[in-house]
Amino acid sequence: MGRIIIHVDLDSFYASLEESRNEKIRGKAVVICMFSGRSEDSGAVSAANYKARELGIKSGMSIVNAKRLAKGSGDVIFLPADREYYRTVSDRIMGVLEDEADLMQQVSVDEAYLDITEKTRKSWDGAKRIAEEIKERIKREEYLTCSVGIGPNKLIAKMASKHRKPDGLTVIKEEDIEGFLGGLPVSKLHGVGKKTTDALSELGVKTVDELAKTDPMKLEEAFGRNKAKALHDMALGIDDSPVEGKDARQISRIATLKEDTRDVETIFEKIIELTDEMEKKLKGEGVSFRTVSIILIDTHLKMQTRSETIPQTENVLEILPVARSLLERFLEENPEKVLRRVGIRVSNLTREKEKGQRTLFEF
DNA sequence: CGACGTGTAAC
DNA sequence: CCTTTTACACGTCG
Repeated sequence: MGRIIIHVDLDSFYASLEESRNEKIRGKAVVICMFSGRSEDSGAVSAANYKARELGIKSGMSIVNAKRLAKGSGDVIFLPADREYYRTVSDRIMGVLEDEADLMQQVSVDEAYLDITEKTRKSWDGAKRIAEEIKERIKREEYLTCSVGIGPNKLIAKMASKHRKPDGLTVIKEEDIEGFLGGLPVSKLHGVGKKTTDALSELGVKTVDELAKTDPMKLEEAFGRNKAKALHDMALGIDDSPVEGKDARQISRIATLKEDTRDVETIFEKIIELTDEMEKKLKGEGVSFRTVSIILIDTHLKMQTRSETIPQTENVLEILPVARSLLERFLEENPEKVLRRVGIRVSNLTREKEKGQRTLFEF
């Protein structure tokens, strides 16, 4: 009991990496794009650096929209996302973080939690020194800045890292929690998005301290037992979840079709491509699977899934026939639907071998 | 309870 | 005219 947890968040990671690898665009507004390829600028913004955010450009918006905002603002650099490269650098940085921690949990390509309770012997000054060292190493080795939060659990560490950025360092000790969370709007809580914010608003709850004081029964009626508990705990800054490596639960690939269609062959071709890609990751992870799903997004952007569970296997060749029959069935059952995007997913995963390790047999 | 499909959320 | 990937909770059905 009584942990010290660090959350590290790489600042506008994709955009910063492009600046770091190309001095020509350094200091300019940079927008990283996911081009869908259906027309010149179709697609969405994947990341924007702070210079670009000043123009109102944010991740998630359409590229067309972002270009409109950029118009007349001089040099704004639009680049396609090079995710393989970002992953490579991320892996190096995660190695550094692993080296600085007792336990490390990577949560995404640009984020990780570190448990440093043991190595600091619960010293908050020691924790701050480690955080500063991490920031220096990432700056020296990769020319990148990050925002760091230190707290007694993952929830507080995460919210602390968000508190000041870019290049921030925020320490929230146990006794600071109430003051830190107090007047924040509930939407700032990790896991509280638009729907939950609106539902809480209906109950007259706008801030975290109001949420903390809300009758648990009232929350249960609105959200069900589990989510109500999670919300109430969060409002009090309570989070006992450990920093731990998590095994993958599912692996998926999705893509936008060149044109809207309901032609089986066209759609299935795309599914073959995606399955091919997924195969690499699947083999890299050394997992077997039991469930195969197809993901279908129609012209109105409504997403549906169809899945089938088969006897456990690591043979990727078993994916396609299942996907094909699911797809054919879906099109028969939905004769009016036209598809815009499709995807493939395997889940119910079981780890077959230690990642990156050879089995005894191979020696 | 296991399988399946949807909704919410975060990056 | 709107990307990608993952996680998890919940409702429903047999």
